[in-house]
Amino acid sequence: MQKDIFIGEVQSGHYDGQKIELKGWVNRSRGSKKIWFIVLRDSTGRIQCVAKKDTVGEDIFDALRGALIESSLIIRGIVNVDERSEGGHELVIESAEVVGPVNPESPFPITESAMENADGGETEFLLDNRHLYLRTGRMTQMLKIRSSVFGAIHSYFRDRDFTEYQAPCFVAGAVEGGSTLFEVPYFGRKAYLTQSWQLYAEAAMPALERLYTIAPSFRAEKSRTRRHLTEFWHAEMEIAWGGNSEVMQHGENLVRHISRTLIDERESELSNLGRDLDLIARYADNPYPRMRYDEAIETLQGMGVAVEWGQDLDYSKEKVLTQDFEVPHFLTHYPKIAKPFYHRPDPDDPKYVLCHDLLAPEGYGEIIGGGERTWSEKEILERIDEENTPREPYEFYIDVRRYGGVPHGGFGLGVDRVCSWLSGADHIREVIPFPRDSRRVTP
RNA sequence: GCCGUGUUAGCUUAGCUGGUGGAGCGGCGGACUGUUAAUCCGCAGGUCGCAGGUUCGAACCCUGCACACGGCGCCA
Repeated sequence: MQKDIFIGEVQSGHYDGQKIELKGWVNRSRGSKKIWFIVLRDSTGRIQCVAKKDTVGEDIFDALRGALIESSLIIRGIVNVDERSEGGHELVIESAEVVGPVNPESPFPITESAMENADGGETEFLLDNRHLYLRTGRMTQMLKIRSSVFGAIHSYFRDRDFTEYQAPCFVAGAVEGGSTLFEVPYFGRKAYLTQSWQLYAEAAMPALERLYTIAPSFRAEKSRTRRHLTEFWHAEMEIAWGGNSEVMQHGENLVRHISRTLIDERESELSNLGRDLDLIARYADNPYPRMRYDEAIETLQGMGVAVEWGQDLDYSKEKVLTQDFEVPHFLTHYPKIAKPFYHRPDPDDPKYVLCHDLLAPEGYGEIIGGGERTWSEKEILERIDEENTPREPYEFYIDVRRYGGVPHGGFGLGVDRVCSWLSGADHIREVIPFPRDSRRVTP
């Protein structure tokens, strides 16, 4: 079996007046004893199909009447241009067969009412039925947007001669705090699921010089927010001979490239989701301002927010800070005490590290964290000891610096967060097919 | 880990100060129609999250438990 014709092409007018065969699923149906309408859907759209009892005969007519929502069908007929039909085209059925019927005793459980409710968030029911929810219009659109975001990341890096490079998922040490590691049994020892590609990327940096990945990262955070998953997709890059500002420029260019790609490839999906395309164009066309941490603290203090120098900026403060931002903003030069050991202290003022976070507007928060790495053996040992981090799991990381260390840096971008922000989703779960959080690993 | 809200039919929900649980969608049957979230009539479908308690009487009040959702911290 083979499928040659897709509904989207029919609705574009490529088959007007022709006899064709469509394969798809019943989205909705209605009618009487003499005429029956089936709205057929496939991955590219929907089209109304009309069956008249006199034309198709009793057997086919009854079979179509019994095809409940989400039954799969093969339908043959003539394409008619008809304004009464959604999309301007319809198929006048000549023959049809039900391939995968749906049992009336267990009809498709996702109803209009359940879907309406999902517009404002995700119910337990829809999460439990995720395997079926995926085929609804909203999820299908989200998945297509997601695909374009992934494609845009690959094309950005590949067009600039970055090499895609893979790191292991089983690791021995933490990148961020150890409390958020997933521990897994490993032949009588303990291993952990990786939180980031970064440390292994730094090992390959002297070989490849410009490298990137898109891979899952795992963090055992019990976060219950619209921005967190325990398994999320992480786009990371690392460059040799690059400092904080070069890395930051790549981050800005990448996010702008993703925004532009969505406008080019997913205009209708974004519109259907109610997203304002002018907003996405603004994110694509304008530069992203940089602001030093100290400036941010002063701004916040000026707004009457209780915040002290040296604190990391939590989400509530990010939100206040970004509420008037029209485009993403970089925050740079955080205090050393607020960041992990691998961030390089600023030679001009070692109280600070050469780092940056990119904060998305509209309350979506941090989408990129990156910066320059501590690259000399002496400095990395000092920083590790300063933080009372054990050296053993990082031996390879330190060793890399003993052989021709060079200035380098990189960033990690939360791909799901970017999808969530650019699609205007209410929750990060909406943009990933099977979301994982602290309470859910099924379906 | 902390704070908040909730759990009523397959789904979405109404249910006032305690007095025999209603509706819409979906399903089934029928009527009608070039319908389009079709419409109209009818039928089936509920130990009101679980366990105790108060009461003549509990979906409703009390206690405990379970689960879910939202938010905070942490971060991408």
